[in-house]
Amino acid sequence: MEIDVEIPDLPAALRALIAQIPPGRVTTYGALAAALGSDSATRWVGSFVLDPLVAAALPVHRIVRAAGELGLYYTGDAADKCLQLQSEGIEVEKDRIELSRWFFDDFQSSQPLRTLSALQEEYTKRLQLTRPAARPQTVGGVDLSYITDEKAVAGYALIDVATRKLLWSTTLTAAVAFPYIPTFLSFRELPLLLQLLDQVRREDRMPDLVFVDGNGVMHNRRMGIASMLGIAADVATVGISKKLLCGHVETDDMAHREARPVVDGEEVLGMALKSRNSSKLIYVSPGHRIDFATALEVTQSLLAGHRLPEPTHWADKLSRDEVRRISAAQS
DNA sequence: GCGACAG
DNA sequence: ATCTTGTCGC
Repeated sequence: MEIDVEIPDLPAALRALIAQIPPGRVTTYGALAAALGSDSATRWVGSFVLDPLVAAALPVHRIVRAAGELGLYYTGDAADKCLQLQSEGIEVEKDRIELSRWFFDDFQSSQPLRTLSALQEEYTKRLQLTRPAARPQTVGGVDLSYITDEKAVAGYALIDVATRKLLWSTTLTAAVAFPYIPTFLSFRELPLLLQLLDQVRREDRMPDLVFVDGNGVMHNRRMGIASMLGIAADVATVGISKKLLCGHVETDDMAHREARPVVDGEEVLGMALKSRNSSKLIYVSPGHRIDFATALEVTQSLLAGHRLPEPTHWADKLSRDEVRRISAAQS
């Protein structure tokens, strides 16, 4: 049960790009993201170059904001960044740079994120959004909690639909190499989730349906982590998210347990659900091997006083508790 | 100032 | 997701 995708080493790709910025020139966070293949990586670029270990080895002072402002620097003082730039002959006036004079964006890059978004669109052809032959009797919830930015615990909770009770659970701890970039979540969390489901399958505890923390088809390219996991592991999945990633929904005066469609133009992407009184909405979308109506109905049937349905609630708790245990044991 | 993005 | 004090509300 392997994902037939080579996940690129994105930190290495970004390092290679930063190393290309010539002395006496500057680029922007957004230009680097574009060279990686997606504008949505801009904020990750910003946080990456704030890491002192990265900054020590690369000319991160040559990266500024799109408006020409210097932006943040790893030393905590933009004046250091200013001095570095001036020592290379770049003129800085009132903490600003005339970008047109010094701008560099002639990067040599394979644009790895562009390849990944093309892959997401390609996977769309494999999606099955049809009604399952039988009502699911068991639903598994999966979720990740992070020990560090590069190490996480995956939790699995098997729930009985009829009673909403926990039948079985397990956790798995492993390294995470890919960063969080909006709309590319699956490449960060899928490897660990696939490992987790391998473990579940070996223990003969696979459910009829898996609830994934994140979106299914409610995704910019209709290929969120729940859909990706469904295809990669060949299981039925539903995406359950706590924030809206894309689309629009009318949220006025929603009643307890009411659901409304999340739409993008004429297209329905999923449902917003008021799962609990005086609580923020949750967002439900089919992942794979299920239709919109069944995804919503099963989610509603698994609500039990928490904002999230029981499988997701338990998976979240299990992985979180395990992180606390590990962190406590280390100190 | 507005828009602004799952985990 | 995670960092984190006090605070508001059921």
